[in-house]
Amino acid sequence: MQPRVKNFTEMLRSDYPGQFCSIAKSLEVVGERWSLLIVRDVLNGHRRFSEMQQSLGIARNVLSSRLQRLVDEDILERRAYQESPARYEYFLTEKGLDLWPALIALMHWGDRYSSGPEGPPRLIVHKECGGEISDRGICERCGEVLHARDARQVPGPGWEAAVSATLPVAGELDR
Amino acid sequence: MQPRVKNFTEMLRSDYPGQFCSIAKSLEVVGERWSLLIVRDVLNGHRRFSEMQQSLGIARNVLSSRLQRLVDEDILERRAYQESPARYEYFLTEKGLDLWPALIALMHWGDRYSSGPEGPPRLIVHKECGGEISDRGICERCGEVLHARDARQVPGPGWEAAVSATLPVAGELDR
DNA sequence: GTCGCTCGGTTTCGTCAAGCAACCTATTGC
DNA sequence: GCAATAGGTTGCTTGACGAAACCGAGCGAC
Repeated sequence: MQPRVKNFTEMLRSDYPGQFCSIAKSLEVVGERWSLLIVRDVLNGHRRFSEMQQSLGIARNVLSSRLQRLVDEDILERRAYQESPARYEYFLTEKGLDLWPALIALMHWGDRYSSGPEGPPRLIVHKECGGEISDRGICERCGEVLHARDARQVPGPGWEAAVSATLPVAGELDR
Repeated sequence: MQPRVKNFTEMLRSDYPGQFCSIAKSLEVVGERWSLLIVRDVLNGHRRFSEMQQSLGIARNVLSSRLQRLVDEDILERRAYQESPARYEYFLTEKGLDLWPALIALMHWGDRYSSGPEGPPRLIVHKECGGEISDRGICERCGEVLHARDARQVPGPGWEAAVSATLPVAGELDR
């Protein structure tokens, strides 16, 4: 008597059945392991499969399936930058860029509670005026409410405490 | 020839080894499935094990281990509200309350991209002036930058489209 | 007093997805 | 011909998730 459940198709997936809350809806899409880090990586200018794989240390099959999912959900867009052999780059859509405030909030939370005595490893600054950005994505110098394209990442005071790895210094967002 | 990895203690867990980014740090703590929804539930006034279990539809063992983890991480605090038999309630610590901006950002993202034609199922309003709250956690009426305690949840226009379940109408945050 | 119920879990067991490694295809460089 | 690179896919192992059963202290009804 094994069949305890009838429809496996809708069980045990990444969804949160019965939740009619937009947080749950969001997490169904970007709440899987690695998903938000992939979005962050693309924001930081990592656009290619192997770049992300190296930067994240994620298994290739998992990266592949996450990218597929993010493209299906219209968070990333896959574009060929050459043919034969086909090679691709991934870009954030508007929907993907709109995740920026959530990422900023999570980053500040991590900065506050998990970064070492040296301070945060990375800072986000306003491209225009160079001011630092608050947990709400607001420029602390000029007060503007910013969006993904208005910001740029720079190494923070805690940067030296890590590194050795492969990450570029300051990823610009081109799209 | 099984031992492909040496130290399982630090492999395959909920961490993201090699990432020196505060987003990764945050996700190590609250990125597990259900964790953020539990925090949201406590924010909404669900404080007891069985309340959360019913509201979330989560397996009891998983809820148990998540609560344990969140208490260990100092995001929740467990307090006995009676002895023999010991019964507990969970409250958010300051660290837990500080997750509010991230939750608000995720909620707005879900509202924008996943809610039905009726509109979002829930709204967050400023307790003092009743104004709606933006994706940055700023009151759209009075312009104040808010924190968890300043806000209150009310049913939104898309509320009717769901329900039937057990959730209370508007959870106040007491702590 | 014992039957059943509630609360807050823990235990058991089965399934599924994450992780690793090997393989594949097509092209370029030497 | 041989190796390297890019972007995956396939196969296998292991650990996390989910459902249901169990537990144990108290309480109310009979």
